[in-house]
Amino acid sequence: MILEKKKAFNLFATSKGLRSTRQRDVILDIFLSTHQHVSVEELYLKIKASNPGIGQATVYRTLKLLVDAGLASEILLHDGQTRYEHVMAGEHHDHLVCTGCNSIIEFEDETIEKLQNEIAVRHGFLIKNHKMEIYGLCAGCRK
Amino acid sequence: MILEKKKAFNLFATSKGLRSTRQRDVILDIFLSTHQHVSVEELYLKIKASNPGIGQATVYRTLKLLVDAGLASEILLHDGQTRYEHVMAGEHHDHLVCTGCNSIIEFEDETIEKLQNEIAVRHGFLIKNHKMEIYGLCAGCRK
DNA sequence: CTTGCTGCAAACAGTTTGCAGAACT
DNA sequence: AGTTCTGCAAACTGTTTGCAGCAAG
Repeated sequence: MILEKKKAFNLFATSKGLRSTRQRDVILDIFLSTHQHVSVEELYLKIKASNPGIGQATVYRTLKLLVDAGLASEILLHDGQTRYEHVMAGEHHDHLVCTGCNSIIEFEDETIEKLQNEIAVRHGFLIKNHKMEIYGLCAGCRK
Repeated sequence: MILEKKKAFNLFATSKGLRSTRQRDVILDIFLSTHQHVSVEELYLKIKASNPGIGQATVYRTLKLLVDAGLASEILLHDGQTRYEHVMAGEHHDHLVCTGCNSIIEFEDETIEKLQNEIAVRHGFLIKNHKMEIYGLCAGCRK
């Protein structure tokens, strides 16, 4: 599955006339190895640990490429940092965000997806994607 | 209804020992007179037009107060600016965001709310609030 | 009078950009 | 060789903060 994504990226790169560079390989690799919802900062530190020479700018630039390639997408939580999550083909995961410990629980609910589609149809709207975040306290933080 | 909100803010202010100032009145007034989803910039310009002396910092600070008072809430779209929307008591409105023309359609769906609660319960999660945004093309932009 | 609030400008944090050199094709 | 990509640092943008003066209680 990681391999598939690398292939997907190479296809995308070739189709766009982009070059394949060591940096992009490394960044994609490490991005794919992270948990969901990495911030650029987190990712950059992780990358620097094993590959010192790589600059933040390249990380930013490459993440945008990954978004264009459909392998990542931005999520904006309320902590002032842009985070990137993995895009699984055809899968929507939504988030329970704990404001106590900042942990993120993912969930999926088919019925909600269906309702979203109905709403979209009712408004003549063509859905591309969606974000749903529920804020509150997780079991651990409710005490 | 605007009056109710002003009262609500005064109550909040008193209960917190905050002072009532001309600036806060003006900012609340103008915020209440705007459409949903104002960015700070937009609001600030509108305020400056009728009340030159007021500084951005005060607008920022006051908006945070409005959030604390439960009269406004932040929304993060993908345009790099924090926007504030009106909070109607007990009402959750979610958004269909058109990536073509940037218009925002609001909707409410009780069944989705219910499902969210079920999901929260299933994870031992205590909901404080939630945000749902569906991105895509509105009827006009689909052509 | 006391304390909180304001405006200003400077400080900040995250992100973007210009450019000279390095590296892919 | 010709271009694209990279790293660096400087530039930007949106937001926050320190502080001296102002104003509400």
